[in-house]
Amino acid sequence: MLHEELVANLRNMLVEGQIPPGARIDERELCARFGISRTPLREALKVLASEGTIVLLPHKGARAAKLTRKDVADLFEVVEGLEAKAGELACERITEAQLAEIAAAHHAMVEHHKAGDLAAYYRCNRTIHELIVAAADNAVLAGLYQSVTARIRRARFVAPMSPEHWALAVLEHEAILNALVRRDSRALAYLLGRHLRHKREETERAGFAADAEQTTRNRKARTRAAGEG
Amino acid sequence: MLHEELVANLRNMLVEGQIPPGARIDERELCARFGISRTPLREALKVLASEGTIVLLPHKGARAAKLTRKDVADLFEVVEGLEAKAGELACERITEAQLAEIAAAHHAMVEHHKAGDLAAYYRCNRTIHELIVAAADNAVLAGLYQSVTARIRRARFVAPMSPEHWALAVLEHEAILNALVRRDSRALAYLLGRHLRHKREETERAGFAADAEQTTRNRKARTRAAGEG
DNA sequence: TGGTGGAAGATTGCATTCAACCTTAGCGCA
DNA sequence: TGCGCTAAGGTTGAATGCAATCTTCCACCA
Repeated sequence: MLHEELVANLRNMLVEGQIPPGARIDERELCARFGISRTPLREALKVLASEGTIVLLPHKGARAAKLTRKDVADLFEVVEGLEAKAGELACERITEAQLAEIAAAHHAMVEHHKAGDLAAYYRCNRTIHELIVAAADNAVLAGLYQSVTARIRRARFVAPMSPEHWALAVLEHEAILNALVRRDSRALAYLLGRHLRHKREETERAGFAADAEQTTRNRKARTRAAGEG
Repeated sequence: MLHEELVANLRNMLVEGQIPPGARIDERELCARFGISRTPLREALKVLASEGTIVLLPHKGARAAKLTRKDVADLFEVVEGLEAKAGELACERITEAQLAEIAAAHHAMVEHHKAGDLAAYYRCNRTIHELIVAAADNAVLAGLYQSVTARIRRARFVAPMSPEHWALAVLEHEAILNALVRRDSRALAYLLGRHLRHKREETERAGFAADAEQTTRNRKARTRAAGEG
């Protein structure tokens, strides 16, 4: 009970950037913050390490994983594969109620685009993708999707977008919804893939992922300067 | 150092069936077997639980996950998605050396088929699939593939095959190798998917996965009768 | 005789403790 | 003055101990 919650909390801190990529993870401090001892904390760290969210250097402690460009590229490719399969299965299994829910989220998202509210747009956007995965009715797929997307959530849902790309993304979502309504799994898989590749190009341009060396240097500088997160 | 090894050992025991599905996991016994204390063992169990290999009931201990038909279906679908993406990427990135390696494994596999050596056939078969994934040059994909396929390894590589299906599987592999040589990613993804669906039908027929209730009853009976694994 | 309540035993989850290793500051020497 | 070595401090990894919970068995009662 406490355990899943602890893992979820830590993962959240990492995803939200409260613990920046590459930063050292102080067991003592986290124990104090959560009011627990090192044993359950370390169990949680092991789980996060197995997910790739953090890295464990033997006898040297844990660090928040810093994603290289290659890591980000790999993750995006995996998400592509998972979304393609999810879309395919969703076309076979989606219910009218689920479809209505997705359509509602889509229209809300379009409104947020019109209003220029990027944060709200991203929220709806993420909801749509997650609803499609949920419609696939595959627990394993959903679990992996959560785990993998968490690692690039900041890249996907925090990076700014140019007006042109934002508009394009909305159009793509229009087509995605359309394919889903038609239960056209081939088209849906293709559209989801293209949509994600565009997103990836966008984040590449935004320079979200940095080289390993660079990140390390930045981290050291930041740690000395700020002292805390 | 000890840790990854411990997780790998436990996972192996679970995959190999030394700890049968649904069986209770005795921490004490495992501690004695590995010559370690409960702390590192429990860390390893938490990791395996996060992978879905075992399930942790709070205050009731760990059990080896028992796969329902739905679980197996879900896992096969995910593997399909991962292999499709792996095949696609492999077509873009595979080197001549890697291709030669796969071709060699393929021809060895064909020989094992001719000789009727199912175990050796399965070894080559698995190698080929793993080499394709490796050729995709995507660490995240490879890691997930390992993790997911481990959970259905027994279903995939232990179940018997009828001569007809065995021959069909070989033909499918012939086509897969061909598509890879041609770098035809579309065809490769399709062929890999069909190949896996056939394999899944085979395991379904073999009745590899059981219903949850049934498995529980079997386990209890077995536990009382045998006393040990 | 069947069912319920409770107590003893066993097991889990967590805290604490101990040993091994890494880091780093200070000293000596070239 | 700069480099290397050593020792002290701190941190990690693992073992042990303790409280809380679950299971099981037996006595008691309807």
